[in-house]
Amino acid sequence: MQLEKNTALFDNRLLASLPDKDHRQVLRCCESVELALDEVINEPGEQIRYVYFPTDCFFSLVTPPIDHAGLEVRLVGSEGMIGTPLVLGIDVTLLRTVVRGAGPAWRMTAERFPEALGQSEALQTRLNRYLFVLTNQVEQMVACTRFHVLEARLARWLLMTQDRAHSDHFHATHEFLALLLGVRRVGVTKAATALQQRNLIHYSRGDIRVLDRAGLQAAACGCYGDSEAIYERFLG
Amino acid sequence: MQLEKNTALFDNRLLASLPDKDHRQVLRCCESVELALDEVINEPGEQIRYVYFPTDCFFSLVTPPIDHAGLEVRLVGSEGMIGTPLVLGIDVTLLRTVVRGAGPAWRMTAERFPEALGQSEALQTRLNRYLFVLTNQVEQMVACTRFHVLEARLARWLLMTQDRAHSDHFHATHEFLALLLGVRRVGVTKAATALQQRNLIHYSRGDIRVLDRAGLQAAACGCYGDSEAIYERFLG
DNA sequence: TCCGGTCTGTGCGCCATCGCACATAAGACC
DNA sequence: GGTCTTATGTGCGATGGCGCACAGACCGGA
Repeated sequence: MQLEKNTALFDNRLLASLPDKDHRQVLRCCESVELALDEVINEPGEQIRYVYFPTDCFFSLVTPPIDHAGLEVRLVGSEGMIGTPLVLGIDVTLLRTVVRGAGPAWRMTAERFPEALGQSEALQTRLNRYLFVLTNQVEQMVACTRFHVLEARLARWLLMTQDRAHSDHFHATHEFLALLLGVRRVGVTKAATALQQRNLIHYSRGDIRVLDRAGLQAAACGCYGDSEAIYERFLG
Repeated sequence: MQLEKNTALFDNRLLASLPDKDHRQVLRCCESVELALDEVINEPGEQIRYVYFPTDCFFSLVTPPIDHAGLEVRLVGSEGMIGTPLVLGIDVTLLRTVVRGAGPAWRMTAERFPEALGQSEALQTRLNRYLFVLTNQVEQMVACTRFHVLEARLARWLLMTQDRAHSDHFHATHEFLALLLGVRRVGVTKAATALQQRNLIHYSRGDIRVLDRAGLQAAACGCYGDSEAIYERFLG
C-alpha cells in the first residue's frame, strides 16, 4: 500500500526520537491520514480539531491578511507539528494552515491530545522544545523579511520546501509564491527568472525543480541554515 | 520609599490576576529589584539566570545581528515577563534583552522558577497563554515590518512604549530607534520630523514626549491595537 | 482545431528606503 | 566663553519593490 510505504519511509521527527514506549503510545492515539494539496486545515480564529504530525506532507502557515495581504510565517513538514497552540492548552489558532505538499500524516483529535501529552513526559519535553525553536525561527523571520532581498528569500524558500517535500520537485506558481512572500507576482517572476538563468532551478507553469542545490544555497540568505541550526541544536 | 510606592502603583499584569494564594506564593519566591536604563539582562546564547516580572520598567528584546543589523521583536513591560524560555523548560535565550525604561520589577532565580511553576497551576496556565500571545504578536510583526512604512511603524512603537512606560515621556535617540526598527538613522529623523510637525510628538536630544495620542494612533498602522487585542482576548 | 483560462514575461513611472557626505544645533566639560 | 561630543537635519543619486497594463505561452476541453 502506498500509504504504508510512505509512513514507513518518513517518520515524524518529533515523534521518532521518543522512547519506544512513548512513541508507540502516541501512535496508538493517532490515525493515519492522507492529505490533499491545497486542503485548508485551519482558518484564523477557528477552533483546532486535530493535531497533525506530518510524515511525508507539508504545510504553510500564513498570517491573516493585513491590509489585504498575508504572509507565510512557518513552513512545517515532518520535522514539526500542526496544532502547536494545544501544547499550551489553547484550542484556537490565529493562522491559516494549508497543505502545500500532499501526503501522509499522523492525526490525533484535539480532545485526545492533552491526555497523550499528560501520559508522556518525553513528548511534553520534546514539544516544549519545538515551541521554543519555532518562536525563535519566527523571530528570525522578522529580520529576514526586513533585510533580505526577494531573490535571496525565494532561494531560501525553495530550499526549505525541498527539504520538507523530500524531493527536488514540487508545485507552486509565481502567483502563489507572491502571496507567501508578501510581494507582487511580477517580483517573483523576476527573481525566479534570475535563478533559472543561472541554472539553479527549472520551472514551468507551477512545476518547480531544484537543479543545483549548492548554488541555491549560495543565492539564499544565511537565514537558511541558521534556522535549521537552531532546530538541530535543540531537537537534533 | 520610592520603590515600595512604585511596586504598589503598578503590579505585574501576569501575576495580578492570579488567585490570592498563588499570587502571594509567587511573590514569596521573588525579590524586588530596581533596574537601570540600558542595563543588559541577557545576551543571545547565554544562560538565563533570572526571570523578571516588570512592574514599572520595560525591556527591549532584539534579535542577534543578521548582516550587521538587529531588530526589536518584543517590547515587554508590566503586561509581560522576561525569561519566557524557562516556561518551556529551556534555560537559554537567543535574544538580547536590554532595559529601555528604568524602574522596579519582581525577580526570581532560574533555579527557583520551575518549582514556583509546579506549585501553581494558575501560574502555569497564565504563562502558557502569555507564550501563545507572544508568538502571535511576533508573527504579526513579520507582516507589520514587511508591509508598513516607517512612519507608521514609528508611531506604533511610540504608542507601545508609552503604554509600557506608563508615561507620555521617555527616552530614545533617533540612532537608537534606527537600530530597533532596522532602518537608517536618517530615516527615523525624517519620520519623527513628520510626526512632530503634525504636533503629535515633541522630541529633543532623545527626550520624547507624546502630545496627541489619538493623532498618533491615526498615524500608526493597525497593528497597534490588533496586538493589544490579542493580549486582551487571552489574558485580559 | 479552435477557444478560454492559467501561467509567465515585459515595460513604465513612482515611491520608500538606502548609502554616503556634510551641515547645524544643543548640551557638557574645562 | 571656547571646544568637544552627541544629536539632529539636509542633499543626492541609486535601488528594490510597487501598481498598472498588456503581451505571449502553454494547456485542457469543446
